[in-house]
Amino acid sequence: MASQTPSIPKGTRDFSPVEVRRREYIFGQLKDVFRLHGYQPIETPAMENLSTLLGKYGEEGDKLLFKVLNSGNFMADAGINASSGIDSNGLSLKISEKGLRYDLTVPFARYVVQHQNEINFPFRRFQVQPVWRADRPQKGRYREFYQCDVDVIGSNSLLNEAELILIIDEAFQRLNLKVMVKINNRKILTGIAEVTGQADKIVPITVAIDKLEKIGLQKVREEMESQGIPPEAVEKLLPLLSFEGSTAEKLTFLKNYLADSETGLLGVKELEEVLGLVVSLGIHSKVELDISLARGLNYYTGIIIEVKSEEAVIGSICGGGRYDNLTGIFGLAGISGVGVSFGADRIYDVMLSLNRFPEDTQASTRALFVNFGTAEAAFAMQLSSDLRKAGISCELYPEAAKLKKQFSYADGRAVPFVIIIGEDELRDQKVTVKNMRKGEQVTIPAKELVTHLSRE
RNA sequence: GUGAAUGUAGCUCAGUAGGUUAGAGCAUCAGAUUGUGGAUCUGAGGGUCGCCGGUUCGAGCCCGGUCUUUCACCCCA
Repeated sequence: MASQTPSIPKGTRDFSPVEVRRREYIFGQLKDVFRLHGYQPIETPAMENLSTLLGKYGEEGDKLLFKVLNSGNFMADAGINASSGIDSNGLSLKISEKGLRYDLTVPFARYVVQHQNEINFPFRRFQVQPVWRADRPQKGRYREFYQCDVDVIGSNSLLNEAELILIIDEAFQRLNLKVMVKINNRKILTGIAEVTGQADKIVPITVAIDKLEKIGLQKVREEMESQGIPPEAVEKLLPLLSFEGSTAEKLTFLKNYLADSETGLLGVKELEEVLGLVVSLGIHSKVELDISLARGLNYYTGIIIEVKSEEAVIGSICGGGRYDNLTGIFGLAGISGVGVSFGADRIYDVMLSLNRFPEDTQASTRALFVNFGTAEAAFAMQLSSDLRKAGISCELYPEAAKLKKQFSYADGRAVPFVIIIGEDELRDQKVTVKNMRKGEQVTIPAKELVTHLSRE
C-alpha cells in the first residue's frame, strides 16, 4: 500500500499540548479582561458569503480571501469545459459563493445587522476565533491565526476609545509584556490631504506617510511623486513629515497645520479628549500620537490604534479603530463602532521569545498513580475520584509496567507528584507520595492524600 | 503577487573535487540482581538525503521544475 508523507497547508500549524496550554493562557487572560469590562462573547461561522466579504478590505484584501468552491457540479453550472479559457476572477464568482472569514470585524458588523432586534445597544462584544488570509507566510504571519476582538457598537462616546486603551493596557499588564500604544485619527489624515489640496489622494498619501519610519523622508517623497502627488503638495507636507516632538507638541503643531480643515481639527480634538481620559485613568503602557500610523483597513473613520511590543521586533500585536458606518453596507445606517483586535499568535511568539509564560503552563497532570496490578489499580481509581472532586488533576498509568517506565513517563510529562500504591500500601490503606521535584517521598494514610496534595 | 535563500534520521547538524553498505550528538526503545524518574554505562531501532525530472558509467552533492520554511517588497494580527 502506498503511503503518503503527511503535511498540512502552507502557513498553518499544529499545536502540541504545551503550546495549546500556553495559547489557552493567553486567550484566558484576554477573555478575563474583556469580561471584567462587561463585554459579551459571540461566535460567527468560519465561512461567510463571499458577498459579505468582498470589497470590505480593499483590493489587496480581496486577493487574500480564501474562497470555498461551490458544492455540486459547479464546472458545468458555470458553463466551463476543459478547453474553455475563462479568466479566474470571473470564474471564481461563478464557482464560489462562500469564503473563509478574513477578520472578525466585518462578520461582526454583519451579525449586528442581522440580529439588530435582539441586541441592546450599545453592544459590547468580544470574539476569539481563527481567521484566514491567503498571504505569503513569514515570521509572525500565518495563513490561519486567531484574532481576539473587542468592540462596542452603537455608541459615539470617546469613553469607549479610552476604555479600549485601558483594556489593552490591562491585558498586556497581565501578560507581562511592555507595549507602546500608538494612536492616530483618520480625520487628521483626511485633514492633511485637504490642506495640501489633495483630498482625493488620501490613500496614496497615507500609505506613503506610513512608510516614513521605515524608508525615510527622501523615499517617501519619491513614492508620493510617483503616485501622482504634485510637487507643491509634497512640499506642503514636508514640515509635517519632519516634525518631531512630544505628543502634546504634535497636537499643538497639528492644530496650526490643520487650521483650514474642519475635519482635521475635529480629529485633533478627539485625540486630545481620548488622551485626556487615558491620562486621568493612569495606565502603565506608553501612549503616543503617531501621524504616520495610517495602516489598517480602509473602513476606519476616527481613532486608529496600533500596539507594538517594546521588547521584541514583530509587526503589531494589536490594532483597531473606529468605523462609523460599517453596518451601513449591510443596510443599517447611523451605527458607529470602535474596537481592537489582539493578535494571539504574535503575542504568543513574543511571549515565547521573551520566556514570559508562567511555569504552570507547563504542568499537565498534578499526580500520577503508579499501576502495580488489578487490585492496586482499583484502589487508585477510588482515590483518583477523591482527588478530582477536590479539583486535583490526576491519572492512573494504564498498565502495570516496570516502575522505571512509569516514573520516566511521569518525568517526561512533568507530573509533580507520583503516588505509589503497591502490595504493602494496599494492605495498610496507605499511599506513598513522591515529590518529583524534591525527590522526597512520604507514606501517609490514604485518607490524608487529598489534604496532603492540597497543602504541597 | 515580485525578488532571494533554505530543505540530510523525531530534533540540531556533519557529509570531504559526484564513486561501493549516508554519519554524530540529543531524543526514543531494550538491558545493567524484576517497588522508583531526571546522572552514567551497554546495545538496538530509525533516513527512497523534500518531491519530480535531467546530466553522468555513477548524484545527498551538478542542472531544471515543484512544494515547504525563512527573508525583503506588497500588505497586515
